[in-house]
Amino acid sequence: MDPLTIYQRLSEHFGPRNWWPADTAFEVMVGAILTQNTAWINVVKAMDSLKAADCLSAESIDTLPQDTLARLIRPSGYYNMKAKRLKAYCSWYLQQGGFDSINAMPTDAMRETILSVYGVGPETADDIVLYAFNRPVFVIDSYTRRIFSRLGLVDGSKTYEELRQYFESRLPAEPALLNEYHALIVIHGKNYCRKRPLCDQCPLAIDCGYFQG
DNA sequence: ACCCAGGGTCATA
DNA sequence: TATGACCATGGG
Repeated sequence: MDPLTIYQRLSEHFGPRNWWPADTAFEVMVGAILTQNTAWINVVKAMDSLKAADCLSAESIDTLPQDTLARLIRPSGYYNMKAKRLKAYCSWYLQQGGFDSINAMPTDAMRETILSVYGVGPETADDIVLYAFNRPVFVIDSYTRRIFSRLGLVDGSKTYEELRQYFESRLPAEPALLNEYHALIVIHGKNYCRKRPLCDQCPLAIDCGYFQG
């Protein structure tokens, strides 16, 4: 079974996912950092808090004291660390000249530059490259490792880059498809890999091994 | 009460 | 290169 077939199976089962859940490209970037190892419901609370304080902009976050920012994003967890990361990202973002300047870069250069920002690792960088800049990169997350290693298609212990190459070399470089694919992997993980050792209704008909790690 | 979520950095060997 | 400690709230 190849990655494209699995994509089609998930797509038929779940339908369009309309990712990323955000109103603007900048909100995608903030959300990508806030959701690191964190349930999305808590990220929504932190984002609402930022909006209510009228602080959901690169200029505000860059200007705000770290402690003040930390209090605003408290519900998302790791708030001291994430306040530092958000400020590092927004400082970099403004220094680059904002969305249009970054968007003028080729995808590979864009990815490397974003990856060099403090607090942005490979998954967060690819979330931003794909969902904020609509470039064709495949996002690897823990669900991806678990599902595809359980299917026997990859060694889940391989590096992020090795896994990314595996998928990108087997899928069309279409942002719309890669956008949908990652969203489908996440909804599949949420719906079928939690709470049940055996995923009875799983559209992939596999035991994702959730309780085995 | 326990587990973990749409990860990443840093120190250590 | 590869583990391990650490970060921290909130839902199931």
